[in-house]
Amino acid sequence: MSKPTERDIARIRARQAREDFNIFSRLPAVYAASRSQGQKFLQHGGGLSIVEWRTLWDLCEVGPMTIRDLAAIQRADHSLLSRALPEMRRKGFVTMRRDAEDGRQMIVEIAEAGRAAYETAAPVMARRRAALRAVFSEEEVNQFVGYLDRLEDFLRTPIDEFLKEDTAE
Amino acid sequence: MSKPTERDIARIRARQAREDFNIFSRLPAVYAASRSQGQKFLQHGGGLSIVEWRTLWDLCEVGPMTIRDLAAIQRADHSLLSRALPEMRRKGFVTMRRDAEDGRQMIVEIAEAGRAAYETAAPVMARRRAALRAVFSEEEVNQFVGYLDRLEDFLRTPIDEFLKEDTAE
DNA sequence: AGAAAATATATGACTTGTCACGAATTATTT
DNA sequence: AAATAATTCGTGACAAGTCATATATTTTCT
Repeated sequence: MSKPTERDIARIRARQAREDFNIFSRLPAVYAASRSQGQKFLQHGGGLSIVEWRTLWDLCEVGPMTIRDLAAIQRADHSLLSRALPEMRRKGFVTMRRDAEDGRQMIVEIAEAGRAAYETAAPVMARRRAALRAVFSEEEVNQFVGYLDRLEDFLRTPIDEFLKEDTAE
Repeated sequence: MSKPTERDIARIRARQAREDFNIFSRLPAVYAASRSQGQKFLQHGGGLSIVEWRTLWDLCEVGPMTIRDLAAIQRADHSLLSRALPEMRRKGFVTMRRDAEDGRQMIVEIAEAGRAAYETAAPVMARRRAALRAVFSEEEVNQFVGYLDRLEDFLRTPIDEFLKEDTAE
């Protein structure tokens, strides 16, 4: 009975219900849903990709910056930007120039087509944030973000610390 | 001044701080960190991939089931499993057979090598969950999951509902 | 000044996830 | 019984991430 050969629907349901409380297993689904919804909104706002949107938004809000800066703001790996930017330049969304003072850095700046694309997408994305605010109060967002902070902190702890201890389960 | 040509570090910092409270922008990073940590744990537990681990775990806990069932438990698209399973069969982790009663379905069952791989990985992964419990109390996990539920609900709402309303920002 | 270390970017290889569509099978309707 | 609809799975095409490593440049140390 601990190893039935037939599909057991009750057990499947039970497993599903239990996994609802497994944070590790919830995260991918929530993130995927967020990405998917974001892409749909962007589709209605001119067809930018998520990376493009985030980058144009950052550049419009704060002005020119390096690839590293963009990655830091977006909490993403720099390679993601490094790969996306040449195509954005080709589209006329941004300009890129090597920093005169520090030859390692690349300074990215918004260009005309980029500002236009941003202005098309921005109102739609503002709607999205407004819709979220209708669901979560400011206080709740703060609490939620507090949990995310703590979780991220946990997730970035080197794993040796957990594996060394002698207490399991 | 609203469009400086030089990199403005104070503004970059400010933007970063503001984005800390943007749930949409936090999610990818938190998820990426979780995936990355999970992969590292699995590396110490025999080298399974995340999809492999989830699948073996589910199959060991509930017995044989269809691809659809696995996708539902994992809250993932069926295509992800559909693609991963043939390789798992090749490794001797699972067996697959077409359901005799419903010829559309594929019944997946744990196999010997799969159980062995599971048993190697399981203690390490149990450590991980234990470590998380040291950081979040049961009550907190429930609250956190509550937020995730509400967020996921929001994220799966058809976007027309948000775009039709006349109130922006 | 020269050597060593650190930092910024680019790039290859990989994983996890989506969506859309076609083919096969089963269920429902007329 | 035939036609229509729904479901399951497979697969192609893509997006968004990661990590590791190489290269160029700057910084720091001796």
